[in-house]
Amino acid sequence: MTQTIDSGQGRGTAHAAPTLDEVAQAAGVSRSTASRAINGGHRVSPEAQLAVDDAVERLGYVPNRAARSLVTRRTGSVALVLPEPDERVLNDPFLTGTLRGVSSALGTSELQLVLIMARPGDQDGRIARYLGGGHVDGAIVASHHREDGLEEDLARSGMPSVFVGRPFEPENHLYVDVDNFDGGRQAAQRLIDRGCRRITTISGPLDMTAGIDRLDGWAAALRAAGFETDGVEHGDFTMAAGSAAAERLLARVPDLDGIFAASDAMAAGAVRVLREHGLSVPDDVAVVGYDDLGFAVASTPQLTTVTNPVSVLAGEATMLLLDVLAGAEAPVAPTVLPAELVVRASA
Amino acid sequence: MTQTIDSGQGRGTAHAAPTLDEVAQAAGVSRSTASRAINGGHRVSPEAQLAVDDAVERLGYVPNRAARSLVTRRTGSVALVLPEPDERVLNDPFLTGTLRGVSSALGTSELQLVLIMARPGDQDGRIARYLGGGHVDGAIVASHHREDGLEEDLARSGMPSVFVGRPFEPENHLYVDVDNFDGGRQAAQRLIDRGCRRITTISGPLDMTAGIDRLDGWAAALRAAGFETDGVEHGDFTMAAGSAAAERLLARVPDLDGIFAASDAMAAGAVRVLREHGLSVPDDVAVVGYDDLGFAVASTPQLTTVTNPVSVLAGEATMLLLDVLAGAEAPVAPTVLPAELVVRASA
DNA sequence: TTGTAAGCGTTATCAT
DNA sequence: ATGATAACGCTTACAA
Repeated sequence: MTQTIDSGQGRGTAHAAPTLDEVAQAAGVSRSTASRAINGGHRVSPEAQLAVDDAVERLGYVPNRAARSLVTRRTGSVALVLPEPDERVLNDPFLTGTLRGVSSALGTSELQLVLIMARPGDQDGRIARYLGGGHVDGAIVASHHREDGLEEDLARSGMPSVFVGRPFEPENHLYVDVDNFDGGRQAAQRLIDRGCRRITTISGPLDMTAGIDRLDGWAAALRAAGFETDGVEHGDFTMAAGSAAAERLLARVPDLDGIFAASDAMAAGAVRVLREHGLSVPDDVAVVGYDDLGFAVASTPQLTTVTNPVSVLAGEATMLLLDVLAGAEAPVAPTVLPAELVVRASA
Repeated sequence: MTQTIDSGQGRGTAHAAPTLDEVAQAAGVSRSTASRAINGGHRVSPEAQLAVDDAVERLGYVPNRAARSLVTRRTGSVALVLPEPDERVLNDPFLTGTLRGVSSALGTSELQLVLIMARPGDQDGRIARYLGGGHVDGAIVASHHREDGLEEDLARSGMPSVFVGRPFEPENHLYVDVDNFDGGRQAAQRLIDRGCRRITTISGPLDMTAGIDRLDGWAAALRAAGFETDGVEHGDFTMAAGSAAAERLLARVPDLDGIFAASDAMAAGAVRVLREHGLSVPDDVAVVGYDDLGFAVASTPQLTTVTNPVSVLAGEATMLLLDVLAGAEAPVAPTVLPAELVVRASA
């Protein structure tokens, strides 16, 4: 016996948790009455209620979730699903913003948050299987990619769920989103208004609706102004991708004077490359980013960008899920927050 | 009926989940045999095993977790507890690093991660009550502060748990840590070796052992070299706090030529103030930070700092918890990772 | 308003 | 190796 610390694994001093029966006995009522008193207290006399409350307090009773769940068929928890395996798309501020949004929207609801992230050596369908297993009452999906299969899995399982960001089959799912199309449009318009004549873009991944929408918005603004829309290179939202895309852009479109990058990280990467080429920002080339999650003000020059209110979005999604779980009818139209351009130094 | 989208809330098309009884029937065996076959398959004939496996596959059977949990007294999930309510201490890279560490260490273990963050309008003891309620098999605690009461709660509940970072009563708890004392010592030594003669520090919160240890290490190095250790101001790890502390330091110790800040964010805040005072870094004042979680390389000049391997630490903590849950004996001594100074431009 | 009793879907015990 | 059978702790008709 070399064990030096009792971290509880022996459940040594922990008393057996009191059961509802014991509470009922201590309160001098039947188990059913105790149960009713504990769950909202409908059809229970004031004196019985009091006796039960008292017994609960004295015994330190906490309902056994498994037992309750077994009969109610409710688990008391919701999942936050993050299917993105690596750190490319799912960066720090995005993750924390989402987490804080969900967590604070959960508020006092007693619901617990179980986090389902894709894991390194993930066998295919682990997430689907978990979701299908009835371990949670509902799910919030963020950072969704077309090929992660979540839309199909969720639709099939019939589990209540809300997407943060429009899914690819919007008719089949509840979701909240921000107007990424208009965000891309505003970004491009800013460059146009600034006097740029050869405007390019570094788009996000096209297996995410946000990436597609921002690109489409950019293209729409350019077309409306009579500009070419062929200056497009793709990236995965990271700074490295932004640098690489900027190099390709410079090679293909030497006379470019404006870049809309679909993330601030990519914008920062592009700025670095522009400088290495002796180009000044914003004088030679104006740059607009996207997100405003911390990166935009940290870089030099500070980035003109479009806000991406991930935390608010995650909070809205959570509240919607809560409504649905509470039996509310699904809304007729999804919530779509407006895009907001914030002008700083880079454009 | 204005409902337009079936997000599953009616559980419309979802078939009732098949039970163990149905699987047994389909396989032509008893429920007990089916159960054994499913759980590892000891004392089960090859043909029975095959028949059960087949039935499981055909019916798409997934064990009901609540029922299983009720009898095994295991929930199949562990909690990650983050008692820090606001964004001061628990910054983005810290949170994501911890999350990734835990998540990847959970690996293929089938254990689910339930995230317990302090919430805005938290009634006191919500976390303790949850932990005491037997909703999880074990807990990992990160970002622990002295007054959050977690040490007492966890000790009382007897729930297996591991702290990321040494708790205040180390004898009572399992934990993993990095050598913050030596980290502070190395930081100070770097300043001494560089030729600084009046070395100060911006310490972290003293209600966290990490803050205390870094300060103590700094002081020890200074004393060993025969320097004064009175140049101390406190901060809460944020950039704003670093700036404020630097101002106070400058006022109190006008001839300072070295600053050790207990976080990179505070170091960056200090650098900004130093520059505003016309002081150059590192020529007039050398600065060493702490963390190296992204901030250090992003600032100008890049920060000499001490690595804080939060992700590794969280992973180690998780593996230790897994061991304990699997019945392993607690280790005799805690894991303490070595501190590592990384030299860049600021000192 | 209260109590009795019947499950909820598993695992564990114990004969066989 | 297998199969009855008894828990596990709770909610919920239904009866009183």
